[in-house]
Amino acid sequence: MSAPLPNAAEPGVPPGPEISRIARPLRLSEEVSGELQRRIARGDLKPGDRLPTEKTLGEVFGVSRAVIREAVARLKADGLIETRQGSGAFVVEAPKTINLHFWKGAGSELDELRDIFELRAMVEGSVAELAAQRRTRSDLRAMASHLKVMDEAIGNGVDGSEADDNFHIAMARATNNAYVSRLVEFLGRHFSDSRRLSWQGTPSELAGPQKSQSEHRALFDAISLGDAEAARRRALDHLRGTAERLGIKLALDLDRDTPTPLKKPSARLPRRIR
Amino acid sequence: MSAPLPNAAEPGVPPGPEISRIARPLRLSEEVSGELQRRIARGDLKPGDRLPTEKTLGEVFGVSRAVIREAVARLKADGLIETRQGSGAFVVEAPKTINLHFWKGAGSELDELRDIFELRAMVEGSVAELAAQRRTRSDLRAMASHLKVMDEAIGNGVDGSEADDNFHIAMARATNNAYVSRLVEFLGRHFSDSRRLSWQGTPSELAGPQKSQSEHRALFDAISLGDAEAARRRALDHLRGTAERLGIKLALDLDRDTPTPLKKPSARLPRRIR
DNA sequence: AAACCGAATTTGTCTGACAATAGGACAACA
DNA sequence: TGTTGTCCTATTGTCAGACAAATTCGGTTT
Repeated sequence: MSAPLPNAAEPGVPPGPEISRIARPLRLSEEVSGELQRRIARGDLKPGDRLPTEKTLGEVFGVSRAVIREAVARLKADGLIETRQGSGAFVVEAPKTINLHFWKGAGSELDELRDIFELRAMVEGSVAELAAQRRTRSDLRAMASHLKVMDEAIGNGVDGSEADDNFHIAMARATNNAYVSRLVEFLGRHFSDSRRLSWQGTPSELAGPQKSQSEHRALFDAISLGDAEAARRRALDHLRGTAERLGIKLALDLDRDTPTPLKKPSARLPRRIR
Repeated sequence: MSAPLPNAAEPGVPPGPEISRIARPLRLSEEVSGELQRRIARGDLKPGDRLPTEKTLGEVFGVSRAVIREAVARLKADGLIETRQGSGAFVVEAPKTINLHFWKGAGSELDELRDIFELRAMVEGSVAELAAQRRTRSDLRAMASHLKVMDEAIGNGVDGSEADDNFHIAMARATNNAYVSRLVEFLGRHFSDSRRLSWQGTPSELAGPQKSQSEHRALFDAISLGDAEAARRRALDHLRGTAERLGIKLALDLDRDTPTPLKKPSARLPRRIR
């Protein structure tokens, strides 16, 4: 341990309180916004309720109004409250924003990754389907260029994970749905590490990326042709391959769309409640 | 149109300046944060870059430092930048949060609703599938109770839209995936208005909710039995019905999973690029 | 009862100042 | 030479006080 402390500028760090990695004291505004958020979550402040005035809050917390305003700004950005000049600040009835934090949760990082991959698996097929229906020429151009970068990366044995990510984002953009696009962007970012891993190794070891790339190309062709159904199938193929390469076991049935109709595995035991 | 504005509680709405839906002048800090966000999105400010100092920004935009600080607080909350005391504010390399804002965008409210419904359609089937696999007894209890509330609402001809929403949220929770759960919660909230509409009318006119309710029950049964495939089908049935009742035309092919295998509509014209 | 007026309240913005931190320049020292 | 300690400056964090703009509410007038 003991990498150079990012904090240790002054020599007088007295009896070093066993530096816990990065234990900077929270900003005042962060403490305040955290406290308010907790009170809202706990139901202490219910939707529609008015918050105390900034002046009052300042006195209660023992900080200046500037700190309160910054905390309130944070909660506003999170969509938890809204303010009306001359009237006050109110807990919003139904938040108009969603804020997904990565690794802010309690679970392990691996669990988070699994959850995120699961969410991605949910949308990826439909994204491809919509992309096939709505892609513009410039969308196709973008996807093709990322594809090309990946080709070159494979040839040179360098990292093409970024282009990989970009390819999927470009596909999402082709859906012409801003929410989908933003979501996929977010999801993709958190695979960059895993992706980078699979892109490492000598060119001869790049079997993974090569397989992945052929899946990409099939997917691109389907989208390019505007064949929505094929695009969905190709996307699910790719997803299945990716999960395999990453060693993630998916609960979702990605084979549903392949020609295996009427599977109907009879009645499952209804006892499988964990 | 012209339902009573949710805002019109006060009688003294003066000579109503032809209220343009919601054209309040943006707060200064909102304009500033919007401009900065645009510059980041446009790549004018790249990840890792340092923003101009608050003082400079204040001079450039012609506002006080307080406004700048509020704008920066907003971007911090959105995860786009981070600040270091004594050093400056920096565009973050890979945001660990996503922030989906409803109706903060440019498009019309109807377009936004369509986009959101589309996203919901993407996940709903998979959500049901996962829920069927992972539901606990308490999950089932919750879903059943919301179902019951809706039954009573139909019987009494009152609004059951909230229970409707809660049912879907409870199902999402059963996936045991926090991201999915949060996302569905967000998506569901923005149908409350549309839902409320379909719940209005005399009991005899509640054909919509009644049909919806029977779909709910089928969905619940499948999840309760743990039949993932059936749950998915039921969810898609319900989704199709909802889209119909709402008058939304979906581009996604929700019929894919019903027993109509090998549809393969031959080659589509690849010219359908808008 | 309805419409108008005005004071009080509350958030939005401005100004100026100081504290805390970061980073570089520079001299002192081994 | 290379390292260390110190100072200075730039920048964000916090404080305090003031005014502007919007809302709310009571009272007054019509």
